[in-house]
Amino acid sequence: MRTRASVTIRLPSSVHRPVASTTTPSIESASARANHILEPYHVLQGRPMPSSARPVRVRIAPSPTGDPHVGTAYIALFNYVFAKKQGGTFVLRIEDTDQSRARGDSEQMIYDALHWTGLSWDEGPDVGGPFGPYRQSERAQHYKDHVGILLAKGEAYRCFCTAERLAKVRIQQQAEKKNPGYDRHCRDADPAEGARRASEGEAHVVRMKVPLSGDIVVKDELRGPVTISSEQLDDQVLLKSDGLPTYHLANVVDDHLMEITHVIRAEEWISSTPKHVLLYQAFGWEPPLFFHMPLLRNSDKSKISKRKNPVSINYYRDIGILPQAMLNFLGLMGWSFGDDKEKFTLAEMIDAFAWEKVSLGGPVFNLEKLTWLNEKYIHDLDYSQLADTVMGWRLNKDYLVKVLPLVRERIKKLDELVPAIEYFFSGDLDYTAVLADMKVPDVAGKDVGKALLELVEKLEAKEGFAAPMIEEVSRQWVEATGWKSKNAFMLLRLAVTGRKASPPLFETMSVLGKEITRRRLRSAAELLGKAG
RNA sequence: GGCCCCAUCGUCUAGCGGUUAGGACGCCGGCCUCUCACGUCGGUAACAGGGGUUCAAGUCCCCUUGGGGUCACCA
Repeated sequence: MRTRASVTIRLPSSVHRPVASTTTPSIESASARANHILEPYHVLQGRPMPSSARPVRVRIAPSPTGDPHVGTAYIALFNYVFAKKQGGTFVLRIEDTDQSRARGDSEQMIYDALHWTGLSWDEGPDVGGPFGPYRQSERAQHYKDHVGILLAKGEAYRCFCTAERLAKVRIQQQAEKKNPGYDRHCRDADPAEGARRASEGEAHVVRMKVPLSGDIVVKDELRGPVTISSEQLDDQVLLKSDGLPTYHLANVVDDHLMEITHVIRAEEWISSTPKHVLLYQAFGWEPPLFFHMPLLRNSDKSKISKRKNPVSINYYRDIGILPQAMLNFLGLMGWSFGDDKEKFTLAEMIDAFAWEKVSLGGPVFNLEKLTWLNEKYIHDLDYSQLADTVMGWRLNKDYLVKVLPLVRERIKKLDELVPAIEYFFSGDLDYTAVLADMKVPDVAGKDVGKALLELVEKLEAKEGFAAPMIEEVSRQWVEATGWKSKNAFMLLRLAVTGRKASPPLFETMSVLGKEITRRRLRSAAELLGKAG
């Protein structure tokens, strides 16, 4: 069982699923042996200690580039549950190596959103731990050192190709209908020469030297072996010209250094896993076990996306989904409890968890079923608990203090308050009464809808959701549309409040929050698009 | 398009060679009831197609079809 098999053992897939169970580490490490390259790269030299002795460590590695994603919570749940089941450790690592896409408010939102779901992590940037730092931007030296190792071993090389040259190559390849990919122009250049140019400060990247031929076999614990020809891979960039690593390098180096034993991530990563396996090979490290969960889907089965589905965890929080319901629902996606049980707690899920119960078809994220589950959880609460829950949500002083400045001048008696602020507590609005007014003179509804969507995109690109920012973006948008601002802002007012009269628009949007506002704008856009 | 993954009701799923193919959401209807909702009872609805293997296939194999993912100095 400890033999370093140099031939891939192909088992019928039916035998793989049992192997993938919440098995003992020794069996798992046996299946890890299947992760290797065939001729001529099958020589598995000097693997470190067998993983049977290694305690289970898993991680979630979100990138702080936007709003906290429901897919992050989904994958976090499975990592968490597996870790708890195994008595292992759950690590949160922030993958912020893309300085151009980084968003300042995003990291904190990830913490907040994950905490809201009820999931917690044992190690992470905010809580520390023995394998820190847990923020990749603070680990640059690790990556540089490891790239140095690869360079020295001849497993990587410096590439001085310009973006322009790369673009030209790409166009050429398209014209010849060849697979796009780096043409390996710098691959066989003299390394010493490369080192010299680099030391003179010449901009360059470091690329992985992918074997020119042979198959790479990746063992996915949920599917069995996946074979990919190395001809499908190009010489992936490992270190960008800004000195920071790409995902591929960073994730391999960090998973190794952080002693991650099981990589549980989304299916979209399957096709780049061969690169990762190659990197483990190049370093002489034992790879972790890979589990690729199916992707959450829109109702049209495409990968879940914000254009077609609310995708921010904060949206679900703001419309009053209970965190227990959210977790329970995510647990129903691609996994089943057994015994027809659909409502279960986190603790019950941990207890019942097994990889065999994962189904591989991509589950459609169905808001109706989530809502049904949520109803069940609400009904479970006694009145005191429900009161607390509702107050913890939006029926509280903090929120009221934000709403009141917008309505105080508009009420004469207290009994007018609740009717006046109803839409500050609603999710979706009913536009039937105002639909006739939701239009811009001489502009087709379809085009009005499109313009609205453009505004949503512009708002999404910004950090935070403060009124001045909204006003600035909205005014620029109005100008771009060429519409009369009177018409444009009435349109927004109707979309956001469902009423022709409301407090100042931008403040209202800000108080409502980004998620509810975005949703209403999108709903209105869709409605107008349909109306033609 | 190349490569890879996937495939049971509209949706989430159970099924791991022999089942009247089960449950749940949604939808429809009955009951409960001052209304509505809840609850409850019932109904609607699926093995993508074609070849094999087998006494026997939703279950195993192959092909087709369909869907998805991926092909960046993004993760």
